[in-house]
Amino acid sequence: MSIAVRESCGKVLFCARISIDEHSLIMKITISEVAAKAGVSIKTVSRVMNNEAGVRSATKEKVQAAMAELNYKPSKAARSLASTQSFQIGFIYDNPNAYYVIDMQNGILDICRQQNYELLIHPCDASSAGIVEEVLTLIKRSSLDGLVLTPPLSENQQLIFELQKKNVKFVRVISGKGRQEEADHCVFLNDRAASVTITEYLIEQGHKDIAFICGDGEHKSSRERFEGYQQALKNNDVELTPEFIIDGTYSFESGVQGAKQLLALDKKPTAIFASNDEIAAGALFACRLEGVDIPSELSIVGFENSPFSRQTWPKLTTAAQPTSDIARAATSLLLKQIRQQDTSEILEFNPELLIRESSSAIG
Amino acid sequence: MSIAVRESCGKVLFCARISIDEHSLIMKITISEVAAKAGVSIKTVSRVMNNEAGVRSATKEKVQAAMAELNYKPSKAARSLASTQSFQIGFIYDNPNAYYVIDMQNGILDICRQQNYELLIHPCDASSAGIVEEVLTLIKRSSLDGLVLTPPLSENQQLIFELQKKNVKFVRVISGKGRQEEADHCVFLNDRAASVTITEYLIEQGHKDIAFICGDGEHKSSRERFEGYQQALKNNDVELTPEFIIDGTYSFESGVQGAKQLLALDKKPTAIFASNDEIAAGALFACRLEGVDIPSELSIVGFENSPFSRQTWPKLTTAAQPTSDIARAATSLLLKQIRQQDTSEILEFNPELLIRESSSAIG
DNA sequence: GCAGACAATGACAACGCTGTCATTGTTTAA
DNA sequence: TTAAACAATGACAGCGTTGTCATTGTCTGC
Repeated sequence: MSIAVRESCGKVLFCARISIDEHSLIMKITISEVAAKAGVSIKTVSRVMNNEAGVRSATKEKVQAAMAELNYKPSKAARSLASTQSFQIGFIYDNPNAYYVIDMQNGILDICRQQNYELLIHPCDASSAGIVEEVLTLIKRSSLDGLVLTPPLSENQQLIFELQKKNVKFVRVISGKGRQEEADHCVFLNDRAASVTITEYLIEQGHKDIAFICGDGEHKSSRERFEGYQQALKNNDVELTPEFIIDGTYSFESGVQGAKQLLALDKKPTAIFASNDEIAAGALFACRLEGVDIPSELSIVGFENSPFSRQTWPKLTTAAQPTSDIARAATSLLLKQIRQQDTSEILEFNPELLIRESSSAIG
Repeated sequence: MSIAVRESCGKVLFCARISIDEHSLIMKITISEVAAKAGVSIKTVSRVMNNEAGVRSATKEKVQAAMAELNYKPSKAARSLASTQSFQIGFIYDNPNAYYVIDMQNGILDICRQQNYELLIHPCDASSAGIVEEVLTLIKRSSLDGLVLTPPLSENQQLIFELQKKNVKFVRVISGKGRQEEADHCVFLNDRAASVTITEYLIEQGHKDIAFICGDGEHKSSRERFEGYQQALKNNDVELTPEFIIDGTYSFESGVQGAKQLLALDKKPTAIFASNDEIAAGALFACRLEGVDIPSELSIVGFENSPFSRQTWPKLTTAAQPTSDIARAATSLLLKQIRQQDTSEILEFNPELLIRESSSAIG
């Protein structure tokens, strides 16, 4: 997280440091001053600003030079009053993981700043009955130009349906493999592939008795991760033991319970693959209570690379999602869509395996 | 954290559920329609909206009724274009603790929504050389009406000086005891008092050899917490042992190092007071490495009540700050100031002691 | 060289509100 | 009862852009 913030700051600072002459720092420059300087009408400046067609390139350059020289910044208020756009997008989320939210937010802010958009933050309760209405009202009230949606909101079919019906622009960050027909609206997280990688890593370390603690069943990521696990076992001819599959939620408590259940089995697993780091931390906790040494007696791996995965003992082996990059990609995609630009490229992100101390070769 | 989010959501939902007739949900209501309905001029509606003096109360009520009936929401763009305000405040922060940031943000958003203001989020690097210029540029660029500042930014004297010079409204969240002359601009966190409470709790448990691991020296909170510790020792005639005071930063790593240093002493402490939960978690980690049992051999207490303080083993005794409430109070204060309302009340918050499993009576 | 077609540019109203100042209504004091 | 003083309200321009449509400039093909 800390790194992401600094990164984002770096950019801002950089902007702030570009030499700005005193005049433009104090005065508010309007479009007509730019027009005067460039020797054109304000409408032409407006055209250049909005990248409209039908401006001679020589004129365009003159205007851009004038803009740069005066350090002109268009007034958002005037723009949105005069046009149908608000130059504001929304980030609606329901996620208890503050680090995830902050990383997303920083990534989104990055792109918004670059492209002179504003961000409206709206935490909500995705499981509430009125959630669809809530979001629609929000869009109207604040006249948002678009929406960034993360799980579980991005998986709410009714919401997606209503948004499309009302012709609201949005991007969804979702678990799954890229599909061409969704390319305009989605950024894909290939949790499944990462899950295969993690499981195969454990198999390579000699583990055959690998348990799996599931996350929330409603979350698609949870299903994807489970399927990746299954697939890896199959690919490597390792038999799946039904008792090793534990239901759960994405919580510490769930990890504690799941691990206890597994440790009570006659035939115990030699490794536990937890659907996220919180579960893994819970499992670690349970093992400590029961006096099971990690990783010599049992390997535990997580998923997500939460900051606290480095603060457990031992440090968790896990998979890292490039959250800020995902946010940046999603936001860029959304803004392209708002501007009606072409967006047929499929954006897919693969989490990366981070091997730390909670896992080892089977002894 | 989770609770705070839900709380905030609860409110939003409540708003969204107020029955809204179809018409006003689809159409954009303007001030002139309200004026027509109330039988007054648009200027009078504007006066009511802005709570200006000189409107007969009967008229005011008529207008308010019309507003409510039409579910009128003023256009922010038009308002800020016509007036000198932007109806937007900024939250500028540099804090690696995502949970703290999210809690603050949620509290600020709460009040902003209530009072129809917008929030601009700006993460930054407080230690950068150009930070003051960066903030000033930001204010101008986005024409912000005010600023919410948290440590360490709220402690940057040069920044405060420049803001006052340029007559920018702001509130600071700072560690310390309420002082009347700063009442207009500050919300105080009485870290010192909380620190006294924690230390006295340890003393009551029979501890006399209490070590202290400091946080970042530049942070006022760190000094306040240390002073509270010293004061409690003094109040209770417990002698301060210089070797028990360890320099540090607000980090896990710092806790690991600090605890190692303490455990290497000939005369070891029986309790460690860590300046925050991260340090405490690090200390816990180090003790485990060295085979020291917590709390039977050594008590460890933290500060801040981070979510992971409940996920360590054993769970950390700590002090909880009501972060969202602080944010709400700060934002309300800021908005009052922006509206030139009277604000002479001193706002002071006392963290609360949470006794969990990492501390016990001396055995 | 010139009508016709099209590309580039500009004039001007409009967006929804607030600030200023003029107008109307109401009270006060003699 | 009436002028003066003041409270309440309204008319209208203007905030900095964009949309519409008119105008000007430039290039075809004959």
